Amino acid sequence: MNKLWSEVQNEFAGGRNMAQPNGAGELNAVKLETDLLEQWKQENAFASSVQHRSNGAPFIFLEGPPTANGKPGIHHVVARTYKDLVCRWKTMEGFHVERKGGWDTHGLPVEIEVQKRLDLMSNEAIEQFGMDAFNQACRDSVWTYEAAWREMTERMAYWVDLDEPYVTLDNNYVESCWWALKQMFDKGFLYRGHKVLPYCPQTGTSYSSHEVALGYKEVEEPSVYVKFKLTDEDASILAWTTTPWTLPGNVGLAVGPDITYARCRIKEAAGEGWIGAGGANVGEEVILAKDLMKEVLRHHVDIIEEFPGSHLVGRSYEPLFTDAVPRGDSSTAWTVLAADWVTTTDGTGVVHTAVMYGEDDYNLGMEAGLPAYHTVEMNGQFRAGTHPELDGKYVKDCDASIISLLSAPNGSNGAGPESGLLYREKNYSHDYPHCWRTDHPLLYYAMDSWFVRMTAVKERLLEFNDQVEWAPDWVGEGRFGEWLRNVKDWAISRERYWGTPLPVWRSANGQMKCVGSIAELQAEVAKAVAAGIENPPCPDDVDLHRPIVDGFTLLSDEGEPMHREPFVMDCWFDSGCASFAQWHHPFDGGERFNASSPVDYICEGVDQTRGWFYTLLAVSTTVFDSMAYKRCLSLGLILDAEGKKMSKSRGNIVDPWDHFNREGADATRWYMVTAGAPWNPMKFDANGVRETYAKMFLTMWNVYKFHADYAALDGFDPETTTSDIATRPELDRWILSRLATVAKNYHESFVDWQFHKACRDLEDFIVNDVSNWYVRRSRRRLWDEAESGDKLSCQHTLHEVLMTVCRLVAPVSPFMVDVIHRNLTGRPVHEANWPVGVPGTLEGATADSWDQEAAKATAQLPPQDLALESTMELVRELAEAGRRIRIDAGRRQRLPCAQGWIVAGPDLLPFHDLLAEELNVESILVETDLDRFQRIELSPNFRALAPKARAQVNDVANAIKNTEDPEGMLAQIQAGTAEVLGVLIEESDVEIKRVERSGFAADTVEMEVNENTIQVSLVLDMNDTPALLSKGMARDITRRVQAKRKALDLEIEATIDLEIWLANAPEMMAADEDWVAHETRAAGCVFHPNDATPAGDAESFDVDGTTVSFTVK
RNA sequence: GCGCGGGUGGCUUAGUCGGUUAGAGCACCCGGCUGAUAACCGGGAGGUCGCAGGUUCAAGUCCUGCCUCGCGCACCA
Repeated sequence: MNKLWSEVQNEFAGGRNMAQPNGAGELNAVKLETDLLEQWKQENAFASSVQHRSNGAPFIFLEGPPTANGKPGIHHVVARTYKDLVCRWKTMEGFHVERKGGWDTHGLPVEIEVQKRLDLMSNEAIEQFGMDAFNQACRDSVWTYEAAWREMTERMAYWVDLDEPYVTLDNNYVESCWWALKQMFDKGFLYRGHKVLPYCPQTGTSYSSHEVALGYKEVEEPSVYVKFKLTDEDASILAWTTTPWTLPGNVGLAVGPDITYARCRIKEAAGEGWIGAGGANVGEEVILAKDLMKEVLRHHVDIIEEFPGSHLVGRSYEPLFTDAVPRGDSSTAWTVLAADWVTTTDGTGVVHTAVMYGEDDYNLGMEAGLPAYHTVEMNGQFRAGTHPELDGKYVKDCDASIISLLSAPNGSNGAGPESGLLYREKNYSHDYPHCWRTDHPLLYYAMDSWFVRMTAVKERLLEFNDQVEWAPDWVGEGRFGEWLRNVKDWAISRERYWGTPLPVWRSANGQMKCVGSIAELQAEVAKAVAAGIENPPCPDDVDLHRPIVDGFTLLSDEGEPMHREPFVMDCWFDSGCASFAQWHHPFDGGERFNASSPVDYICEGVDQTRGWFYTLLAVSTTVFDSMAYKRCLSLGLILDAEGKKMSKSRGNIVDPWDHFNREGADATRWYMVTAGAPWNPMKFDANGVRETYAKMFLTMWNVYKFHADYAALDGFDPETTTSDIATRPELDRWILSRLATVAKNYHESFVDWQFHKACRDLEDFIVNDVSNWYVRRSRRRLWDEAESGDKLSCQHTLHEVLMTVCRLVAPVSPFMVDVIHRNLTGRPVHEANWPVGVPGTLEGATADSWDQEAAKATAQLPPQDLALESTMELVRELAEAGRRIRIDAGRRQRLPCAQGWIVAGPDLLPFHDLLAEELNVESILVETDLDRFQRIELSPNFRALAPKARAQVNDVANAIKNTEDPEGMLAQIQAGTAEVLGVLIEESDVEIKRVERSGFAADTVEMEVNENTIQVSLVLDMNDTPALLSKGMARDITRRVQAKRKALDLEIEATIDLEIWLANAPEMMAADEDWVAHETRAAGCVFHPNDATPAGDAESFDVDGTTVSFTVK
């Protein structure tokens, strides 16, 4: 070697030709990454990479805004990896990919957080504290973890602009939301309604269906069968409910008019098996659906009468709680009503109806003219006057009281039958919606609310959804499509404080005005002031939040004062506006949004299907009548190593820094991408990250180090030297062909969203093909100190392979490959061109300037030679076969064989030297007389045989397989005279396999060549000669001495003095002794003959009965 | 309850049109190789392919039912 190792190390700092690689040091992945981050920061690498493509066609990415009031976890890293990798990939392809960051800052999660901190657990408490101060606290709280998010984002190398992000609380952002709402208002999509909605008394607000979907939990609760006593007859109608708290509100019973009901008389007292409260006396009569008698009744009864439900309609019954609901002017209260939605799947076939606490109940009540009266207050407590034992109590705590009231001897109304009004209680388990923030059960509750008429645009939603490229496709067709087909009007108002205020003002007589901008607000305020209505000032920068906006009183066209509807918006509405509100559209002039709509790519967790994926589409459909995004990657859930969902409450959230600080972000990202398809749930296994680091990144680094160290030693410069690929050795042409094949497949997998497959294959290529074969086989080529064409070939090849690999890896794991790429080429990898693609075929490539850009961005891959690839595969299999043969024969690896025979197969002449070395044989011979080492086996081809042999196929197959004389049978087959069990066997019915004859040290490998399977055998000569024994001994001695050198931590160049004693050894040839000296860099090397006594400090080892002792000095 | 996606050695996973020996990696054991790395190579042990039926000459693969996990929908009295 022409330079000492230490000299190379010292060269790192010195200036030199940009393209001439430096040597590589030991790998410290974490330091490599953090140093590079610093360098990126200084170079402004992200902005530069975007700017670099400013002439390219735009590829529009939209960031789904996270909330920064929670700590980021590993699942956020996953989503950000997939966002980042697509953006980086598209950038390398030549697209101009801007990435604006965003923050979601409004809404319930923020409020709850602040409420907990300030101990303001009710709306009253908040108002007492002051809405102003409360909202300020929210505004501050939003940024609690912003630094943590920023650090995580930077450390994982998610390139997104966090310096000018969109923020949903910004006035500009809110103003755009107002504008959007006004578009809906003007189109008649926005309306005020009174509906039964899932309502949380703790947070004091109702929820939209997508929020409710977040909180279903299975609960077991008491359900009750209640007797409703008819007024004109001594009989009761049985009804069932799972929500006893709604019973005081009962004002009607619904029956199916066509359902058959039965009137039954209790025949005898209930048996011992009766559990729980309630009951009935002998002789008492109850009415219920005939089909449900078995399920419901626990007494023996006589059926007295059967009739359809219509016969019951109009009958009146006694209220359960006499004073709970005032009758008002209702004539239908406490009567039986007909409803076609009543079923007999459970319950009694009679539905207890409490107008205000069920959607069907409410609609029926409105239709039938039942009194619409709340027995429950907004805080979830029974209203005063409901019942002395219930008034002022939280309804969910009253199940037991209500049950005992009903089952009391006189019933809850004090007038019931002796046995009470309760027939039976039964625990019932079902999924029930709970508040996604506080975990309390939601109450279905009739209230005023604002809605977006999504049902009016259902068809458009479905049409737009059809045009979205979903990954995986079944999310779009299935889950999301199903959601859209069942679309409900979007309840967008919240009885809350911290959010985008609903910009609608309303007068006492119901006239309404929707304000769509600050300017409009100012104009309206001015108008009101002019009419004498007092108003606070409304400057250009008026804060578009509560309570400021609540302060404005506007003027209706009729001259009445209008007050703002006291709601804020569902915070999902905010993020649904992101595609335009991020640009302050349309107040910015509209260009930015028009140029970036619809969005090319979004990516979030699958849990956003009902969330962001939906609200984006909902808003763009109602506001623009257009689709929102063209491609949507929906990511699977992240589970912990046990397969449990990661959640704060479970405490099983993985901290990304555990891995950033150990294996680095490269390995973390690569692991996440290779762990499975992006849309499948991922079990995050810390061990897997480590494995990825050890396999993928250490290997890649060592390949690079191998190249860079010698390139630096030799002053290799890829730009000033050339090496025609056509003239390079097979090994080089092989790895380059593999590179081309792998790169093309990689790209195709990317296009198909199969990132996991792409990366698994690439990793396999780097580890197996590049490191374990190409580099291993090339090591000696670079040891050669003299300049040579062969060495140059190898260096160019390594250079090309590494450069392309860097570019392929870069979008997924951007650190190490940037360091490598820079050292190899002087250029950052993130401004390099994607190595795969065809000019002009990239989507968006319409403008001329773009075509040129695309063409430039399309690098050339080396030529593919598939025949060479398959030949090399065979060579590698033969090398492995050789090792197997030796182990079977008990011949140690370092003892050479005189010769090896290759039997059959393609010409491997160019690889004979390589094989001789791998197999440790003196020479490789090609055996053309196949029968010398091989015999034939026949195996049945079921596909061909089955149609002919039918049921006998197994017998025929066995006969073929087990024939005593396969050669003879083959001859018959070929002659057309082979018949087994009456079936004529043709050549296509069998597969002819050649395997090694027994009695040889041999093995046979199989492989596919041009759709045919061929068998190639390898035979090794196991005979020993004195020359072979001597050579083998020299090899073993050398290996031991080298190990000793390594143990002594000697410099590679250092020379040693070597003494060797042999006992019971073969005679050593002088040439072999010289070889030992040369290989071990022994200046002095003494071989003591057999039986000399070794020095006292000599180490010894045994090999095949020989004892070798040696000293290294 | 309905729908979607899973269930393959201890763990992670591949498995094409159904074709007879279910393939890798990690971990484990034995051996080899190495101035090549946490590497590499060979071998071994480890599998009722969730269960039960069915179709078929042949089922991990197709059909039916069930169990189980995850997700979603509907949950309403």
